[in-house]
Amino acid sequence: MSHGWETIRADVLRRIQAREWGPGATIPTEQALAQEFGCARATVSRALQDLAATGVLERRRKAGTRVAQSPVRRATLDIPLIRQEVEGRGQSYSYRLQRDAVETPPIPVSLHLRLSPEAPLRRLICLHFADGQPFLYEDRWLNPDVLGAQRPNFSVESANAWLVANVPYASGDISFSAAGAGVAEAAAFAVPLGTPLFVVDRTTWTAQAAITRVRLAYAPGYRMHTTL
Amino acid sequence: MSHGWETIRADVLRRIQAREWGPGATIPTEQALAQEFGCARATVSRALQDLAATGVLERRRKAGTRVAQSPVRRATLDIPLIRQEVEGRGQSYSYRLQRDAVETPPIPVSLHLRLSPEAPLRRLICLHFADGQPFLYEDRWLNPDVLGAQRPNFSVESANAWLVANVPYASGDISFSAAGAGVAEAAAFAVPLGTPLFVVDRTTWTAQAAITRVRLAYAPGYRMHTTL
DNA sequence: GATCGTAATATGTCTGCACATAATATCGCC
DNA sequence: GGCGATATTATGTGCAGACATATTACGATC
Repeated sequence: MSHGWETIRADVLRRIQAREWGPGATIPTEQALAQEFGCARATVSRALQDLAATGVLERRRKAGTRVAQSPVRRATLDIPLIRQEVEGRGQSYSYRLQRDAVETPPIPVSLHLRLSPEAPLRRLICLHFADGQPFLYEDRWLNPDVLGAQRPNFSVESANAWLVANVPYASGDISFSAAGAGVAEAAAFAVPLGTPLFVVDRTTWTAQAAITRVRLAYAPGYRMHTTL
Repeated sequence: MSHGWETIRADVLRRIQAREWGPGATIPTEQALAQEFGCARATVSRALQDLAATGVLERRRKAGTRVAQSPVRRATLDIPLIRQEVEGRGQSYSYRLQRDAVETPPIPVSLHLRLSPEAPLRRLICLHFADGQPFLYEDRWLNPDVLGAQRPNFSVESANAWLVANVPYASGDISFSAAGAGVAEAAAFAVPLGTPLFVVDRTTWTAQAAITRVRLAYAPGYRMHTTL
């Protein structure tokens, strides 16, 4: 009966699923549950906090704990390094830098990075391969300030790998979408123009400044997968 | 200095990002950190567990706590009901059932649901609208067993809404990909065949049996977004 | 030298208590 | 009745101590 907060979590979840406590209903206080389960309040609290973290419960001081009205499911995605993703499938990884220049980015890029529109950025375009087949087309804008005095060789080490190893970051955003292959991507993957590609756009900042904005176009057929 | 486990979490994270503790390094024990921060071990434990949950640290009994070798970023995304997603953007939601039949599913669907290939399933195809514009094309296979004696009217209430309200589920998986619009989707969205669409495939089970497999094709230009 | 059993150890969890904090409920006042 | 100060209350966080559990490290034995 009382071995572990996970037991309590399971039992609470069971009651919710059994509609014993319907959506929006306020469940008993930690005190009451602790008494019922014959354990300390902290143990109940642990269980309820876990359920709140997964979106099943909503908790507010004084108001109590309620079953979430709208069962918003929360999925967690792991975003590994490309190298790891490829090698994790048992394929060999390789990488080729296709372009490395300093350019003035398009306005939307400057805006999203919150930088002056005239500020030139380092632009890196590269291809990642899995077993020699093109796997990912990467188009990156990099704030040259973050490089500092260092001069990493991006023809050997991918910018992403260098960044995660050298630039701690504070925040970022990601978006996922579908887009048709552009000229460069179509050429890289050897597919017709407009072929649907899975695209990830990622932007990261330190506490002070923008670091990078990158667009990752995956080879046709790529699927990102996770469990609930 | 010592107000809250979040302070400790922040400080530990800072040291990791400052390479004070490099990737793979073992950090001091909870005891030691508790002494350093002048707090109880439980408080340090709370902070470290949180960092472990986000993938920054790896913890093993006796072995201690180490900085994760591979900075796998973990993003959590909320998967709301379609209605909420649409209304959350300040648009009006509507819904139309396009097809409701009992059919024998293609082999891959049966396999993935772990059902017999001959077992007929309920097939529901419907469209979700935002401000009258087609927003999402839904193609669903539903295990008729989960309906039980109930006869929900899927022309009024979407299958998804009915399911979350009536069928507690235990597990599931989701995948995201890009695909070209098929005939039906192209017609629904009034776009050319092959237009890139963002596609979500979701499968859910109870502890006992498969519930449903659904393919959601979003209108062109859709982006799924989250922060890191 | 290899192997197995045992001791040491870091984290995992629980208890019981205390105080902090936020939000609600209530009461007194006008 | 309306309104604002105050009391109440449920969760949030913290502390000190205890035992459980999983691993590692070590040492004895063959």
